[in-house]
Amino acid sequence: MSSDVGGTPGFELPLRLFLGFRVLIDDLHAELARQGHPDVRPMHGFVFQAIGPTGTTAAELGRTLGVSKQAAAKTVDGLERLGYVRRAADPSDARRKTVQLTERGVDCLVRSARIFDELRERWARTLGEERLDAMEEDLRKVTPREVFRLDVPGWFGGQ
Amino acid sequence: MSSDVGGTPGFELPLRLFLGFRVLIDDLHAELARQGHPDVRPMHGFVFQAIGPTGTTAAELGRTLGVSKQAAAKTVDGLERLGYVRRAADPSDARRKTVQLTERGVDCLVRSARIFDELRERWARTLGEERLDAMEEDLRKVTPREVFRLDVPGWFGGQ
DNA sequence: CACGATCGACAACCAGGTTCACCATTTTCC
DNA sequence: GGAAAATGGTGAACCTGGTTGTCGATCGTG
Repeated sequence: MSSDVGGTPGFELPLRLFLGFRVLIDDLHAELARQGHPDVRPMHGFVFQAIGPTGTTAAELGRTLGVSKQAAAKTVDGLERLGYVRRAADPSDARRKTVQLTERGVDCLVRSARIFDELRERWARTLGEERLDAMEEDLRKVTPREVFRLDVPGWFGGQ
Repeated sequence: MSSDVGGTPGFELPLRLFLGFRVLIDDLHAELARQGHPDVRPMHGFVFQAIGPTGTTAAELGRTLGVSKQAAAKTVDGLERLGYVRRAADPSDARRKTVQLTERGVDCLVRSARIFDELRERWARTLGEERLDAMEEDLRKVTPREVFRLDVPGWFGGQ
């Protein structure tokens, strides 16, 4: 029953997409843990990416990620505790506190990039470069161009 | 910045896999809501699939899904409240309570299958049947054969 | 200058996970 | 046959990552 997808051809596709994503993410975090970042969580990568080199604020981060500013603030709290992120007062606007990657945050980000590249390389050896390129190209055709700011914020299971 | 994936080629792949999965799931649930199942959550489909037509127990369900039996029991509680699932005493083993899909649960499952098929059809029209088949075949090559019982239970963010 | 919008924070809540503990049964094994 | 081990269900306490609502402080603009 485990690998029985019920004779429903359409069920295979989302499952494989999910598993593909999951395999990459699991491998990434196994390797990140080995390289000194054992406590980053799967979505932290998205957060790092969304913060970017210039920094941002919790409210802006929430909009970018498609969650409430409170949820974004909580995530930043956790990342701050782990030392990946730093909050600083914005001199030009006393309401804002800019969130910036620390050195450790940047280190994690560049390691992630390198590991992802290696994982893609591994897939390319298995599938062939052309097939992998074709997969990516096709996925681009059926997924939104804008990566963040999707219009279904509570996707992850939120109410 | 939104669609900037940082010049990291490897980052594009997991992102697109995730977005592809997400697009399918979002479309599925939008359509399910339209068809009288507005309150099923993304992972309920996996649960229905794991329960199967013959039914199981909470503990077995937990093993299949890769979560603790308590977590599985909680999910069953919710599904029972929503009327998708029913618990019955097992006459052959006084410890076990078998979990079975109700009529409503079966209805949701068959509708999901039909909708998934339609969504796949839509992708096939966009990409071409061969390209879509190739994508699925390639994904099968890089993902585990066994769909459930993966060895990273707490994937979704659990501790 | 006053009003409306925005930022950050706090509180209460929910969903879905975890672990630990316990009781009732069934199975295993001496 | 009976003691010990394994298994199934349940409850409690806790964590994470979301939600909504409220609030004071600050900024921008009419």
